[in-house]
Amino acid sequence: MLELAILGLLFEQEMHGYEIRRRLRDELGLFANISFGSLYPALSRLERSLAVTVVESGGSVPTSIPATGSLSGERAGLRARRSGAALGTKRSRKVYRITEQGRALFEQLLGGEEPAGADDARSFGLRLAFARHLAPSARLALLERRRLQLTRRLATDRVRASGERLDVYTRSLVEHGTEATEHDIAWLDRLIEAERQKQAPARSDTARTTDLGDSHSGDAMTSTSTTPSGAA
Amino acid sequence: MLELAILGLLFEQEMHGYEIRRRLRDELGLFANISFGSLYPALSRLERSLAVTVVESGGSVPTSIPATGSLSGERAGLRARRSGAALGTKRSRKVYRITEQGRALFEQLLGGEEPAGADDARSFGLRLAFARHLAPSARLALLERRRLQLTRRLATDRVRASGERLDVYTRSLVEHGTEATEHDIAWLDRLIEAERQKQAPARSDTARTTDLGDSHSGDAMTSTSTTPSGAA
DNA sequence: GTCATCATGTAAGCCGTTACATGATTGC
DNA sequence: GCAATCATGTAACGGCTTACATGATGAC
Repeated sequence: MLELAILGLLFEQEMHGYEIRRRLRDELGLFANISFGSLYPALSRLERSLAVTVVESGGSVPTSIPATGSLSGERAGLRARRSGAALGTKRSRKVYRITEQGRALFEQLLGGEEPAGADDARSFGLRLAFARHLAPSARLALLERRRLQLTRRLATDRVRASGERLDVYTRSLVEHGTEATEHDIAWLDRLIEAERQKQAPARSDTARTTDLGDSHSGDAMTSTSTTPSGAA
Repeated sequence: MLELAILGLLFEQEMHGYEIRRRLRDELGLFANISFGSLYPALSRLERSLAVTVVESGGSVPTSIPATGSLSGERAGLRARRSGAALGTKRSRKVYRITEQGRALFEQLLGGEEPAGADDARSFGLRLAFARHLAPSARLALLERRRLQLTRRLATDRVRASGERLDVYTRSLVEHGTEATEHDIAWLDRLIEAERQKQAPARSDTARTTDLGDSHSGDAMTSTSTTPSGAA
């Protein structure tokens, strides 16, 4: 999961660990405050597996990056001001760049099945945040996989709500959870509809153009998903 | 977290590990499919710390428990049918019973602060499911702590939604997450209102009657909560 | 020169998972 | 007898956390 997030950020632009953390917090929202004790080992693993390389370690002026990137907005200005007048001050930082293998891994992770143990909502949210890098058909598959997941949850939740005699609080919890899931499904339906309309005018058969990540598309039934129904 | 759930179930009735798992799955919904590799060690820990004791190990007819409990409904009937005509068949099962210390621990866990690393939604859901065992004031504190948590999240989410230039999918994700949080807050407000109305006619000062779990009530501001904004 | 922030890393621990091992009971 | 289910447990691992250690840079 973390590795997917890291690769997703590096997919667009090279950066160092400390900034990856900041972007994860400020932009993605998921991984609210990923700890360094988790981030740096993850980067080391990715480096060892040749998914990323270190392009700049000790100092030297950044080759073509203006301040710290294009996505930071005002924050980039802040940093530029902080580092005085010059644009590339020598630092003890390791700037990472994604490799070809890294891109392949990214698209494989993004399009593949959700790893069993993970928090479903988080996992899906992360994937959706990078869904623009997916082929249209894989994107649709992602949305529909999630939809199926939620409808299954709805079914079991309704059984729970009707069958057992629950106290006020548990009942309220289950009912609110059910509503939230229904709301989620409605949202997904809107996204799915939008996707279909985007694809419809383009061509008639299933899109299989440039991108990867289109493995697994019919096996959405086989997922063993350990779906918790955490509400609120 | 798991220990809280276990103690919560044992609080009401003694049972063995395998059934704890079933109840966790079928009734609570949280901990959808807790694994035995997690459950049994947890029971061992609780036993070592004297929070629970084993009351029945090898066989013998259960002292006063009809089939498997009062909360199981039709499932109890199923089990009774399965075990033939007799009511207490000898099995290799360990029936656990909560101790005085266990009850104290339960109420302490239930009323205390959320442990930092945990999934907030899950943690809150679990606590709410056992909220009937809390003193009214502690219950209110739980709800308001959660509310504060969510309003903080709303604030950061709104900043994210307005500031950065996000792609369609991420934007939709953030917006939907914001809506979901607002929905959650509205729900909490209803619960809080209901609590207030239940307490108002009863007495005027802060209820401090029989139950425990009313420590921590003013320090809701100090929580460092690592709140993720997982949507959908 | 000292403090805040930036920046990287290691170690220990918590909480959960899957996979494996074992055995009792019951239905057929 | 054999398979399914009930029932308990261990081992290895995954992914994340906090706490700790270290050092460079820039603001004041």
